[in-house]
Amino acid sequence: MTEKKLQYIEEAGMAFELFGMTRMAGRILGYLIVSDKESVSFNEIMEALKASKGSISGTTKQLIAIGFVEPVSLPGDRKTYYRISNLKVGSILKARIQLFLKFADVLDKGRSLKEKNDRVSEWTLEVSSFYKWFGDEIDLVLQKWEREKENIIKQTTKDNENKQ
Amino acid sequence: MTEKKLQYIEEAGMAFELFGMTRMAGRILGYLIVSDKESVSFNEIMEALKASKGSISGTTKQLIAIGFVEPVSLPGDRKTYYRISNLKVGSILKARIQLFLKFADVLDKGRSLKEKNDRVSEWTLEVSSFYKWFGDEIDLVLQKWEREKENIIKQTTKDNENKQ
DNA sequence: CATTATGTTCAATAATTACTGAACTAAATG
DNA sequence: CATTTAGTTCAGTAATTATTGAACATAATG
Repeated sequence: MTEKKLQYIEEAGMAFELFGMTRMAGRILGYLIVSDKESVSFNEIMEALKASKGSISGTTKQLIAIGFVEPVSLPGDRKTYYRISNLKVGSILKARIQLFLKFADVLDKGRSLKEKNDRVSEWTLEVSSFYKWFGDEIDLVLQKWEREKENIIKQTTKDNENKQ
Repeated sequence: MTEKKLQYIEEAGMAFELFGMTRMAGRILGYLIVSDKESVSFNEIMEALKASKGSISGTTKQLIAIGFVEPVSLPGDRKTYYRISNLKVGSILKARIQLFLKFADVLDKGRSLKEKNDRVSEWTLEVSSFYKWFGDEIDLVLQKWEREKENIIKQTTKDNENKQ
């Protein structure tokens, strides 16, 4: 593990905190991303991150639950290995959109409790309608992505090459 | 303030915590939503929520900073009043998308630190390309919303009426 | 079946974050 | 210019959340 990678792992920890994940979860993801192994063992993670067994155990379980990481079992080896899972782009996004639908519900409930129909009612109605509509619209966007992604990724790769 | 509204305010507090906001911020928003006044004073908020001056002061400032609330000044009155601002639906969404772009950057940086070009590199490339693409695509979605919202909101209103 | 390896669980502690309350500033009022 | 009103600031505390570490469970190995 190079110094740069260790530093990256900490950065990833901080960045994932912005997503409401724990720092440790971000560190593990960061480690799995920069590791050049197919999959890594519980112990490798522990040692690389200098964290406790309990912490690694709990956090890998969380990451598996939300689908970012998957456990890998190898024949003739009793250890469990872990790797980044091929989570579909859409599913990360859609999980977040659930929050917006919850937000819309809160706005609707608030509106229903008002005696008056006022500026705020109109606002909550518009915002809530939008997020509900958006929840469906996103499927169209994801379909478009599926159709176009090949070209877009090719272009991104080229852009990256030019940057260097 | 009815019992139902007070209960709603607490619910709103919990719900907004899911968005990474504080419970108090959610409570204030909840209160502003169900209040049938045009705008409410610092003191009314304090009393309604039974919270300290310090807490209301700090939290209203936060809510103003992120654009959910706006202060209102009335002639011949030295108090500041507060109300829900007419925040555009798109701007709430776009603020969230900034987080995804940050996420994409972390994935890109991770990929650049790898020695190998492997399954994980491909995944980080795809996910990161998607979020960057999505950041632009969202503008098209918002344009579509602007064109269609009038009809959609009308429909939502009808749906709500039928529910009752 | 004793020993070792691989994790899990959970109580205790550390770290972080939210909230209070009291002292303070600034502006308006008499 | 003393007093009142409105709100800010910030140190201390409360509450929450993350992490450790040790005891435990389970399964494989000799």
